[in-house]
Amino acid sequence: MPKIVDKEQKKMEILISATRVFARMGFANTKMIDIAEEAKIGKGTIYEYFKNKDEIFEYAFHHFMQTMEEGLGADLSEISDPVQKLKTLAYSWGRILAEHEEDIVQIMLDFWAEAIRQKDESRLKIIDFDRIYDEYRGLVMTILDQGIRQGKFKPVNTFYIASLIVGMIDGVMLQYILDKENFDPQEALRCFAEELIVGICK
Amino acid sequence: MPKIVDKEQKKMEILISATRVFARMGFANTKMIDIAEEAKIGKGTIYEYFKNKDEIFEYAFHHFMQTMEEGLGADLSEISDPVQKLKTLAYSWGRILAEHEEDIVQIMLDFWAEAIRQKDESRLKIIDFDRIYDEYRGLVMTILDQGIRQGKFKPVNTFYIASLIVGMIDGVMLQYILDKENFDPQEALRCFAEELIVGICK
Amino acid sequence: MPKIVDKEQKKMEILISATRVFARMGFANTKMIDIAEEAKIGKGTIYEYFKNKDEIFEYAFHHFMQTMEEGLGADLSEISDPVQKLKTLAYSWGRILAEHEEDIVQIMLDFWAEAIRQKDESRLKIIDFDRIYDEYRGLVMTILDQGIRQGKFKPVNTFYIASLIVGMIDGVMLQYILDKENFDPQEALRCFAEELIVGICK
Amino acid sequence: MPKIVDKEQKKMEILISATRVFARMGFANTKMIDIAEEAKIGKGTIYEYFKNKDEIFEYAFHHFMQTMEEGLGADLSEISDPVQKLKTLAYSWGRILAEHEEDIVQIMLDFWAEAIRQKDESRLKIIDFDRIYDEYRGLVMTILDQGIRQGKFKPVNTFYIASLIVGMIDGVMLQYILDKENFDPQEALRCFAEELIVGICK
DNA sequence: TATGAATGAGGGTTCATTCAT
DNA sequence: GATGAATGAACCCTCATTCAT
Repeated sequence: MPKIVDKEQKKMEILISATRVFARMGFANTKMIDIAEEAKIGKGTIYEYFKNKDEIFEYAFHHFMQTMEEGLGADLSEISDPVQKLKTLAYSWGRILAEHEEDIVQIMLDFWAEAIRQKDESRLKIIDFDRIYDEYRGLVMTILDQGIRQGKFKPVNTFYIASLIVGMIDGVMLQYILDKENFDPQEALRCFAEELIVGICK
Repeated sequence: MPKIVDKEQKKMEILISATRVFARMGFANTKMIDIAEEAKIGKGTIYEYFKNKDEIFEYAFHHFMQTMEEGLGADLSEISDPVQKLKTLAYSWGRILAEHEEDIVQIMLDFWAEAIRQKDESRLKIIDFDRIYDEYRGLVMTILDQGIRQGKFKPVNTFYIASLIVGMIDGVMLQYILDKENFDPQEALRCFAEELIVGICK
Repeated sequence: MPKIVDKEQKKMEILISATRVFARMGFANTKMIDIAEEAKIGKGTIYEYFKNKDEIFEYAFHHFMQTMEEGLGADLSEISDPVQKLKTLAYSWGRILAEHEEDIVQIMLDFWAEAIRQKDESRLKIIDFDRIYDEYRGLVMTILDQGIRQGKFKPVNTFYIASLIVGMIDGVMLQYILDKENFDPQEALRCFAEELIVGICK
Repeated sequence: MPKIVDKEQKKMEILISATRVFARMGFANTKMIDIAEEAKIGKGTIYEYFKNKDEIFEYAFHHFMQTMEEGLGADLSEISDPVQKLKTLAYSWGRILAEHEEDIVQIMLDFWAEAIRQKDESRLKIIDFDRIYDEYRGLVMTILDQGIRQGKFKPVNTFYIASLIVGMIDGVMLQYILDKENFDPQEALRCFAEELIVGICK
């Protein structure tokens, strides 16, 4: 009988290792041998679990997205007040950022960069950011629309206010990634929830 | 010394060509031959003007930053009212985004991605985003502080509100890059200027 | 000793499977996993019966040759008339070609190709075509010499006429392999027996 | 100004070197570095002239075929008598075999082997032996038909007699390749021309 | 005995860089 | 100065073989 291995678990282990290396070096600069060494396996073993380097990237992206969405969904599902929901969105995102190993967060940029590259190429669209952004903006828009109907928000252009909010969250992530020492994303997002939503003008 | 002028001009031509290609393919996927073809010169000629591929990237980055800063600085220098200044910041950024060939805008992500990569490596820090973000946040903070002193803004945490505003601008850029058809960055930034600054809550 | 019989039988099963795959893909393109799957066993199991891939090839060749020789020998042993013997040689070969699963026939080319490769290398001569051709030509020469002595053939150069006949049979195989739809090797060899041979008879 | 090189000539030089190595080691066993060393160039230089290894093989094949056809065509074009034409075909082939560096001849088997492999695969059919055999058989058939009409040949089945003749030539090549020391292909083909042909003549 | 997970040497290919012209 | 032919280090991926179970 051959060695019995939980292939799914090992695949996930490799994925985690790969994600760490992608985060450290960037996808394009990551060599298969780096991933292998990080996962403490042989170079060839990776190919027992993934078709090629691109597939690892694909899986890494989907795994990352799923983690984010699960985290957000759980936090938001139990709240009904739109204002509170908007605040919670910000707090949750901050919490996820803080909790998750920094590695996973850093990889986000490579996803962005890769998504852009794929826009003009004929390559399979692994990363469909059009859809993802639509989804996220839609989530925020729903909250805003609901709040407007309930008379809790002003009758703003919800699409673009939503895009500003989503953009702000991304922008905060960027600054956190690039300047970890001096930047606390949770505090930034708290400021958004407590100060910006109500307006900074007197 | 007309020779030197010519040299500088040709160097700039190559830089522009390279930037276009970086924007189209991403830095890692750009080959020297691509740049040479875009610039309609021989492959070897590039090395008469740049030490290597990395140096082209470095120059491209600095050129990009300079262009942005010049554009912003000119717009802001003549305004004294803090509220107006903040609005102008948003409008200016939107205008720059709209004016500059999309190519130059797309390259931003590669700068971000590269900046991250350089954080953990011993490579020379070509792209010092710590400083850049500090500068931009500082710019916004100054406006906010001034506004607070003049009683026009609430006494918010200016560092983090500034980071939120800077982040929002970056985030809007991202969405524009990734979904050009359905997303108008100028309209988004107008919403920021007219609706978010005063607060969306009634 | 039933154990040994079982081992031998399984080895033969693997050999047959391997031969089928060699025929389908060519030796160089055949992977051990292909053989394992064809034989419906595990990849590692092959190594319980064969030292390595080369050894499988070696056995496949010898098994193939033995099959051919046995088929020919049986057909020829009972005939005494040289003319009839020559005709039978052709008919038998045609029959063997037709009977044996095409797979086994196709592999012949790989044997040839491999034999050539081994000529200049220091590798062990698994496939000694010098000897094999000598044997086959010898077989035909014996028939021709006998026929000449009996006055049934013209006094031709038996060595080269034999080589022509052996070559013709090989050449017919080639055409059959490469163009199965439009080429009937049995008909071709019948033509040899009935039409071409009469030319060398007095 | 860059180094001026006759690209066509250099491509041919590489082709010749590659052909020599293919002949020595077989296509599958030939490494790009082997070709490079044989041609006394760097490994990467090969890719300036050929897309990949397969393309070298393709060119090698076509070059070989062209050489053969040119040689044959020139010899046959001036002869009108069918019997003489058939004899000349044999003599010419023998001469070409003898003249051409053995390397080029040896590669033939790899072409055959590769042609077979390509039959069942979806790979582009570089080597269309169906057509090639049809052409060669057609050439011989034309001669035979003409001879029959002129009353110089018996009314044989020209398709299969042609295939026997073509096969014989191939078979002679094989024996020559595999047993150069003891086998003279020109003598064998002379025997065909002087002794075997008379059998099909009235 | 049978297995298939693991391995790493090896090969095809790419591409930044050099340098002779 | 300008060029592009030449180069080889480097990288992705394959697959024969091993070995723990």
